Amino acid sequence: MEDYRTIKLSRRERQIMDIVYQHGRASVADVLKDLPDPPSYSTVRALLRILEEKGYLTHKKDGKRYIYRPTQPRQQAGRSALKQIFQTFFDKSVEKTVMTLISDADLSDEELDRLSQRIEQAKKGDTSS
Amino acid sequence: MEDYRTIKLSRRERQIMDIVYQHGRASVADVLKDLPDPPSYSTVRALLRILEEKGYLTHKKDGKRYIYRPTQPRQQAGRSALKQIFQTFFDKSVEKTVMTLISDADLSDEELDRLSQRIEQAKKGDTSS
DNA sequence: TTTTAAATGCTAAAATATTAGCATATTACC
DNA sequence: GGTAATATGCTAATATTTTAGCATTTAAAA
Repeated sequence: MEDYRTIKLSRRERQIMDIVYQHGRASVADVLKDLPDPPSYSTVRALLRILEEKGYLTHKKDGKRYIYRPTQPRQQAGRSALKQIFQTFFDKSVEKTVMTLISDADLSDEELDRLSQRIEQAKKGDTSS
Repeated sequence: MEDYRTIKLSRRERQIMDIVYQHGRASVADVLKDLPDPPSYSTVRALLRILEEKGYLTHKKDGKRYIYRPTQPRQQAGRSALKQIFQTFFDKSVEKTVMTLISDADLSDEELDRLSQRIEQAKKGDTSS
């Protein structure tokens, strides 16, 4: 599936999808609470319904209210989104992307160590896991 | 500056900004060529003009045509965009984000080595550069 | 210099997105 | 069961986005 963040969706739809992904699953109220320049409850419901019609979300009932979840798994959606960013801003360079991420995150030495170890383990010949 | 990809901009505007960032600078024709479901030349010009009015782009003349460039530096825009992705899909975990990036990129052992080394160098105590 | 090709300036129509309101249903509480 | 609170279903108005056309300018070519 292609990256919903860059193609198909309108501004509000995209904002809502991001919120649902961030939460994992979300009620109308959850979405409304996190939306910038929040519109009415009605509006949010309309958008959630549209996103469901378009196939990006599903809902189930929880008591009397709907809980929405993305149809595409988070990991998969994240992968597409990340790929898009890395192509657009980082010349498809993993190194540039990773270094930017690290420079913002202010990781501890321990975390950095752990990360570099995991990268070492990703090497093709590595069978130590 | 906040991330243009999630907030302010409409679908087409965002698509265009991405294209301009990918190219560094771009003419109307460049943008048109890369737009999905390409509209007319006229349409692209209108959108570029709007983006300039909103302050996201500037242009200069090159011969008789305009060349557009982002006002916000690429590095900075990329940083915001990346941060957004990493918050939305990866629980603000640098490790998760990096591992996803790596698993898609199919790097050589040499590239992985180099990457882990650069991460080591990012450690606080490191003065070896 | 004249002509031609290819660009921009400006405007407005058409399509889509965004919004909220009123009616109805469902659950919780007394 | 009756009532209140809180959901959803559906519809339509409004705002914004997206689109392209025609007039004009600019640079290149003949």
